[in-house]
Amino acid sequence: MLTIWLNYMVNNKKDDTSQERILLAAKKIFLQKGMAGARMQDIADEAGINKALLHYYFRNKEILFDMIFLEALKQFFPKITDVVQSDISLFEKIEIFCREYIDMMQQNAYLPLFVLNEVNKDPVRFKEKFWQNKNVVFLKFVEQIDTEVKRGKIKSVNPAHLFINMISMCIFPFIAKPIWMMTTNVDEMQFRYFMEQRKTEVSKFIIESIKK
Amino acid sequence: MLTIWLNYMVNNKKDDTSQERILLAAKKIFLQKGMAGARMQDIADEAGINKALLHYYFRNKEILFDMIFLEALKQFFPKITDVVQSDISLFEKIEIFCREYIDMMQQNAYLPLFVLNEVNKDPVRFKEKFWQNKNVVFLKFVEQIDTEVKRGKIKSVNPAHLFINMISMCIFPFIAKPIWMMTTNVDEMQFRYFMEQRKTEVSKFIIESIKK
DNA sequence: GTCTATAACTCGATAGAC
DNA sequence: GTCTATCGAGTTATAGAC
Repeated sequence: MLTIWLNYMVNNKKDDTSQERILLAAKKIFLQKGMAGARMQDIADEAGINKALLHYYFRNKEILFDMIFLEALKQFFPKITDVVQSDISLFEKIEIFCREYIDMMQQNAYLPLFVLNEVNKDPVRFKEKFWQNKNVVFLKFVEQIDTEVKRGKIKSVNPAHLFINMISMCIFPFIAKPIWMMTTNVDEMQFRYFMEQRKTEVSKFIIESIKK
Repeated sequence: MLTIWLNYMVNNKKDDTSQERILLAAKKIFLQKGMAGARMQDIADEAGINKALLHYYFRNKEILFDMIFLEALKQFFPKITDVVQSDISLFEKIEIFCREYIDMMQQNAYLPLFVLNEVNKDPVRFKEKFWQNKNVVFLKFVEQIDTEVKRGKIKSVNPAHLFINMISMCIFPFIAKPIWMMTTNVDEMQFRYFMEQRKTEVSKFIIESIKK
């Protein structure tokens, strides 16, 4: 009787079908070990099933990987079109972008390194298989900065450098997380707090540099 | 006769012994594919020899990898003690650091992603095997910033954030190189020029933000 | 859908001739 | 020192029972 009730409670949760459990497990393993380092056995173990069932749902490793990678890409290139195209000031846009982007990555600290690493390992495959118009957001933002410079609202800066400065300061600390933690002798909690601070520190730093 | 002369010219170059060719090949392959993704066959092919000879010089993959990784670490954590400890102004130190660090990475654009990725995959192994006092430079620099703040030479900034901002802006563009090139539609030459600009742009950006 | 067993294959590593 | 041939561990993927 207890078993039935437990089954009911557990199985009705959306992500407790085998399929969903596999995807969750695959995400965890792939993000940690990458395509080459992850083994199907690891994923099966993590999902609490066996390899055969894994292949039943996803014919091979590549298909499963591509699924996870595509999902990771969507998170890595967020839809910030709303923010960029709204008519709030450039400073506010920078503030919102840094805050929201760091916040998203905090949910998934491994994500940036995972994506950038896999792209690096095989840029051609990436370009052919996954790249489509990811540069739109970038162009809009750069355009925006250019306009503000011409209006004389901010100092004359090179938009491309400003843009990558912003991205760098938001993302890099996650990529360097383990080394940074060793270097500064901090634990998970303290790192989390450090990144919490950066949600405002980064935009303050940028605005201080470009304001007139 | 010609053959003898050619052999003489070629073999006398330090890096044309099999050993040196292997190390060069291993560096190229490991930096691109990482420990898990690289195969001994790839390295042998790249060096123009066969697997057996590879194992003759380096008993196993791990030994070869560690050799390359240690060399990469030395480049990634440069000895900037001289710069930091000299008695030039903080602004000049920042200028020199950014210029020299970007310059070093330009020689080896794959290096940062390689190091950070391998550390991430197995932080414990890294800490036990390779980590020794890499944090000294960091502490010196932070100390320095703190002093300048107290002297009232620069705005009151958090040294840790300032430090990682600087590192981020120097290193990240190399890590994101393939994606950045696709996004902005530039080729190798143009990327090189972009990074050339950054040798001065980054420090200017920082100083603009912290100067009083 | 889920399992056990195993085929098929990749890759690091070694044996042994030259 | 350098090569060919091959072994053996580890992994992906499939066959087939339930």
